[in-house]
Amino acid sequence: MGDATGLRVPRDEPVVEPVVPRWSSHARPSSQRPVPGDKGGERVRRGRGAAVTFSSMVQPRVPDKPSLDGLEARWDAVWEERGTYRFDRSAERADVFSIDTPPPTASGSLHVGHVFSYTHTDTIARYQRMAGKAVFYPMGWDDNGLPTERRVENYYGVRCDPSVPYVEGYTAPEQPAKRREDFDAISRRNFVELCEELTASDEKVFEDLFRLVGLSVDWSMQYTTVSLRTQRISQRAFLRNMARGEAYSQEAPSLWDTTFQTAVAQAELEDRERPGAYHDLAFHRSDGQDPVIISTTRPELLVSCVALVAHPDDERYQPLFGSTVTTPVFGVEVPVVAHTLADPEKGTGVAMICTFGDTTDVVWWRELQLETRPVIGKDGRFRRDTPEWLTTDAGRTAYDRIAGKAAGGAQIQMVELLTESGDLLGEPKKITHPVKFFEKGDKPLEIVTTRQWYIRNGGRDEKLRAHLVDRGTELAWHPDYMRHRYDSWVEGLNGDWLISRQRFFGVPIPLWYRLDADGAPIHDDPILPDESTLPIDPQSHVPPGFTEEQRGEPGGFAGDPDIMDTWATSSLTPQIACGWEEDPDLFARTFPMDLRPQGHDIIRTWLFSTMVRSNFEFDSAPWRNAALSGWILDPDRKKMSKSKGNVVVPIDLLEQHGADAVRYWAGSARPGTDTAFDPGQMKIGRRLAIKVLNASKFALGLGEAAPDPFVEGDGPVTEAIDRAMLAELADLVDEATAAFEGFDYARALQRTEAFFWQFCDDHLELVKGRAYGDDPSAASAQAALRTALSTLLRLFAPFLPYATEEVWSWCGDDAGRLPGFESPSVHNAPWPTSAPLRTLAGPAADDANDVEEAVLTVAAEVLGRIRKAKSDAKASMRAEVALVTVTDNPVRLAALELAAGDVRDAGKVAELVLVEGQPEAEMTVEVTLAPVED
RNA sequence: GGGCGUAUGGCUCAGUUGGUUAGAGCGCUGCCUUCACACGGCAGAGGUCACAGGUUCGAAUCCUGUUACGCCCA
Repeated sequence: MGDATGLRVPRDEPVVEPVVPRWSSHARPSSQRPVPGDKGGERVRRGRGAAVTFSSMVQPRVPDKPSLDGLEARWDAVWEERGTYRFDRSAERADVFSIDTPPPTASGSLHVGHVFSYTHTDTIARYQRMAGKAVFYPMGWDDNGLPTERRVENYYGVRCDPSVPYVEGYTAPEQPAKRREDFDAISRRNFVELCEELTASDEKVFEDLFRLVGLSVDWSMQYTTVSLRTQRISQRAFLRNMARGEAYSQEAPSLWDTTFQTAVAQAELEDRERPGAYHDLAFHRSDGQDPVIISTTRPELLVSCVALVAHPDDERYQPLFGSTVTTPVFGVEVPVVAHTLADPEKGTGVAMICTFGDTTDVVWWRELQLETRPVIGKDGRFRRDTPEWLTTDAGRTAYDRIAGKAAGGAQIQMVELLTESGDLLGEPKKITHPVKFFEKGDKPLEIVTTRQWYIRNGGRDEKLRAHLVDRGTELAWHPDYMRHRYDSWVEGLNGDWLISRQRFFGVPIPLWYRLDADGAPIHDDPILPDESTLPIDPQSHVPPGFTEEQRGEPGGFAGDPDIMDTWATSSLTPQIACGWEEDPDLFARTFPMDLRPQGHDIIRTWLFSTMVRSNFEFDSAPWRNAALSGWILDPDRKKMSKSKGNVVVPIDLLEQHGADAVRYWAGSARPGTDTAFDPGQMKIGRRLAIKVLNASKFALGLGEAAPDPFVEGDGPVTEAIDRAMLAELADLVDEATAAFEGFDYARALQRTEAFFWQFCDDHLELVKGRAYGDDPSAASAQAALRTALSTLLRLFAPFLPYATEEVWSWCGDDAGRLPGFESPSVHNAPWPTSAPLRTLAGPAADDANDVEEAVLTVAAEVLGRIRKAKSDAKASMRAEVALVTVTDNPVRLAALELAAGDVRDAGKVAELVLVEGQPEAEMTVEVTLAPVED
């Protein structure tokens, strides 16, 4: 291929190789994966009474002063070296979780919104990996198309002019010119080379940032949307669409951006409020009766008027239907017609139809079979020659004044002409109204008749439209209400999908046309390349049976000059990522994909177009789940965008707060919800990550070595309060798991975090004194703490991958690891399950046992009262307490009694007295502080 | 114009099928330099759950309507 395409890509993405993770903690199928308590036959079994025998030879290595600083660089390197996130492509489809990662536009800059939404996906990926799935999580870069062209133009100060010859070793101007008109005009090939140069460096910057964020992407699987492999897939898919009649070309009015000189699709439109004015124009009736008055915001288009239209039920105009009127100034006779799209409330209720002023004109023109009188060309200017339908001298003279003008200039002239003729009634009435723009453009769109390629999307076919709506119901939407956006978009389509673009950097339309004797292309019967020769560039490659000399010659051939729109290729990301027709084995293991994560703003473009392609090619939806992320809003609740100047650069955030903290902020946002940018939330995340380090240091630093809680028979967790904590932990595990199964990462995080703080404030404080000892009650505390730690680290791992991995690394090395921390990486450790925890918790987990269930709650309550008493007395929490008297009902007193020692230790209480009170009465706690000795 | 979402202490948000006295963090106030943690801990103040009706023994939660904001579609 090489240079011949003119679209060289210096690097194709590496072929995906079967890599088995060096540290593979998951035996497949997943039902065989290790769980806490299931140690097989490898571990020594210990029976009753042996719990205090500290058997583990592995000592945790806990740093004196744990810190978050530098964790990112260290662990990113280790994960890469170990292949922690490598996809196990020996996994069967049922054991795979495949993610259709959004390829970010490589030509943009990454902002906090990227970090936000990609983190959401990453938490899901990490959960699924720990839950035993082989996670297929590639990364793509969208470097194809107009956004890249724009960035290259502005970055280097160049513009592409296909007529300019190629310059070997071209270097861009040192200082880009200020004005676009002064940009250096360079050949298509030089331009494409600059595109490749810049995207390559942009993509490296992106990768580094995403690595810093801690995305568990398999970085050995990257793709780009302009690589030769992607071009091959894109062209193949297009040819298949053609073969089945799903793609077709047509000479038709289409939306046209005059700045970029290209057609655009309905999905790329946006309405912008612009000032305008209603001009009332008088059309004269053939029978000499009163003129018909119409209101228009575009009087300059009068010359292209082909009819007047009113609503069929509008009694004012019913007598006129079927008659003709004459246009002012130009004197062209046009019919008055009826159509339901005419709005009786708008203006005078009758409108002029011009070919073409807007998309409604196109509908009227098509449905009423009106004449075509195009006047605006691709450059946005009125045609220079006098239109043939102008037959009066006055009309032809008048046209001379608008010929060659852009819309604005033409309007000024037209208003003068109308004023001169007396057909402009009154002063124009200023209004503000929505005008259609290309979302990336700066000037209003015009409608220009050109030959373009389309892919059917139901916009002109109700059956197909209904079918695609049905496809939407096959997806699980997260959150569910996002499905309405899909439905309303599909139901509102009014034309097929226009995919050809008159641009330079992208996937070429892989076709040639025969030229007739006059050298004009014959579009009805294009010449197709053989699939085996893809990708091709018809501008460079010669079709079968022709020679290069015949290019452009009468009787010869010409290549299709257009490229496909970016979406025409990015609608194939499942095909590209999974290796459609490139790697059938991989494809069978990964497609249809499990998850499409994306922003809710591109449901109408990316999600829908991907659905269309998959529907045609595979007769199925491309994924099972769609997860929609919200936007990042600035503190004023405005969408962050470059034009508003309120963008925050993510690298600064990551350096300031640390990756885990930024991830915590992202993970706190409910799926689909727009979220205010909030550094405060990152500070909380950082505090949480530090707390995880410190609490872990405590839990792991106790005694010589804690016993393995997961042994046959009665384990070492003997104390009721420890069992109660484990029972609550089991509930947490169930909740977090259910939340993740529903893609609600935020809920999983919130619950885990709430438990963790409670755990630190109450349970840790209550058992601290006991845990320092070396008797069976100490062993109970130590075993329970280790179990809780192992569980909590795994629950936090999707959100705080660095802090949790750091702690996990304290728990052993290649030579051996602590029980409960067997996997070398927390990120390959099995997701916790509640059953082993309930087994350890024993009767405390049984709701029928009120006393044991209440132990932790009651003990924490009493400890809280003691703290409050000390706080009220402005005393230290270490202050001695002479006497605590608790009055409560018998059940709660019994519970408290089970934790009496811990409560006394934690509160520095000399004497704890329990008094039975009324069964319905609330707990009272009297605290008498010991006298302070000087 | 049609649709979707949101509305809870100064701020950011939880509140799972209706069920005691509506929770958390930030901020604020006070106290504590404690042997996991001062990049900390403990405690405290602070809310007519947007508004108006309705269903119910009981409503932040369900129903109807209204308002405000945001978004999608036409």
